[in-house]
Formats: sequence, structure tokens, C-alpha cells
Amino acid sequence: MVTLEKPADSHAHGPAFNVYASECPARMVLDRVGDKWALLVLDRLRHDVVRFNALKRDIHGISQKVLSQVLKNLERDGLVSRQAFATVPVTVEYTLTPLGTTLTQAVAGLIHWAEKNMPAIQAAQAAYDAKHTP
Amino acid sequence: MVTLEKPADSHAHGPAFNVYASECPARMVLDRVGDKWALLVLDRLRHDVVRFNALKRDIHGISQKVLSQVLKNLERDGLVSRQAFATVPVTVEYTLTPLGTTLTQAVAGLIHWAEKNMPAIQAAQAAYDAKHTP
DNA sequence: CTGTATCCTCATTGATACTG
DNA sequence: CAGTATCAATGAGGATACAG
Repeated sequence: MVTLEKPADSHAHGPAFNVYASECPARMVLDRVGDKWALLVLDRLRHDVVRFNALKRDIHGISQKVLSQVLKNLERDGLVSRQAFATVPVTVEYTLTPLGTTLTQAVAGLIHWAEKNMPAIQAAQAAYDAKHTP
Repeated sequence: MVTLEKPADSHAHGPAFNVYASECPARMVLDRVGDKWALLVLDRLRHDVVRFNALKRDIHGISQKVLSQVLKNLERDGLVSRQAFATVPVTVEYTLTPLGTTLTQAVAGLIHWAEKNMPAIQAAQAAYDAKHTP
């Protein structure tokens, strides 16, 4: 199995990366974290139990269709749990599972990186743009 | 500014998330990390100085066009540095900048999460599929 | 309220070809 | 070798309408 932590192994020879293998950790990470909406849903659930329409309202710009898809995927992955109540009309509540909670914690490290280094990146972009658009 | 770390603030009232604002850390993270190819390039450069075609060879499945785009973006962000040598034919070497190195380290935390929790996710998926395809 | 189904559009990508 | 340019195809995502 190819991992991002042990590039020395991966780079030894030949086609080193197999992002298409479902067991590849890189692919796993990308599938969970590379999805903007999923990340926002996960975060919105971090401290609250939230209903479908509340999620739709809070996560500005998400469509009903995409929210529904994202929630279904997250539930399938065991990151979010869904509980329906037979009220009328129906009520559905979404919560983070313990697994989902650990993911949001791991993601926090990246967010921290982003916050810390945003100025550096913006400076780099400005410098690059200045040099490349005379 | 809305952050993923302080959802209490974000959730106080109204449309809480502004993923479209360029200053939003969530958006930043997504822009850098949500790109499969960028992540693989970053990783490939983690311990080596690599030439364009070597990257293309090693990162199986990437096209010349996309690799070129990705490298340009990474260079603009100050994560990767490009050095051309006036040999014939031309030689171009890519390296991680110090900033790029810190990003790969932050990403490692997520990869670690993925490796550790992959079994749990796969189990959850299996359970879900079993329950939803009778 | 909580979704599913349909259509449609726009952006990303791959394939291909060409240049410095 | 290291790209850029062009074009077609694929698919994600939005709008809308409707159902349980």
C-alpha cells in the first residue's frame, strides 16, 4: 500500500502512486476531505444536532440535492448519524458520530495551518503576480 | 472571518458560512488540499528535487496539461519553487519551499487519520450497504 | 419537512497537436 | 525536455418540480 508518509518507499521505482486503489490512504483522505460541502456539514454538526433544513439554511449556497447527497455519503461512511422522528411533518436530526468527531479534530490541524500561513501564501501570490504581469 | 474552529460564533445567527470569501480559512484549506493532484505533487517533492517529466512519470495518471497547471498554482502559492537550467534541451527542477514543507507535515496528520480509521469507515459502509440493499 | 427525480449548464479533464 | 493551445466529452452542481 502506498502512503503519503513513506515517500521513500513509493519513490523507489516505477509508477509509484496508485491513487485509484480504494485502499490508498491518500485517496481516502481526498474522498472525505476534498469535498467542500462535506467538510462544512461536518463542521456545522461539530457542536450541535441539526435538522435538514437548518443545515440548508446555515450552509449558505448548498443546494437541496447536494446536501442530501453529502449527508447520505457521510452517513454511509459512519461519520454522521441520522435520526428520523415520526412527527407530522417528518423531523430528521443529524449528528456527528464519534468517528466523525475524530475527523473534524484531524481537520482542525489543517485549518490551523491555513490560518497561520494564509498571509505567506497571499504574499507569495502577490509577488508571483507582480513578476508575471508586467 | 468565519473559522472552522469557532463554530459557536459562526452558528450564532443567519447565514453563518461564507466559503466564497477568499479570506475564509475553510476555503483556503479546500483550495490547497482538496486537489488530489496537488497533494500528490507536494508529496512527491517532499524528499526529492524532481524534473517535470519525472513527475509526470511517477504520478501515474496525471496529464501533461494538469501537471503543468498544478505546478503553476503551487509555485504561485509559494509552496513549490521552480528552477530552469539553460541546458539543451531545457532542464527544469521543482522543489518544495519551506512553506510547502510545513503543509505536507500538516497533511500528514490527516493521512494518519485516514490510515487509522479506514477499517472503521469500510465497516460502516458495508453495514450501510447491507441495510440499504435487501 | 425531508427528501427524490429531471433537466440543463458550465467547468474540469483528457486527447491531441504544436512550439521554444 | 518542458511546456502551451485547442477541442470534445464527461460529470458535478444548480434550478425546478414533485412525492412521502
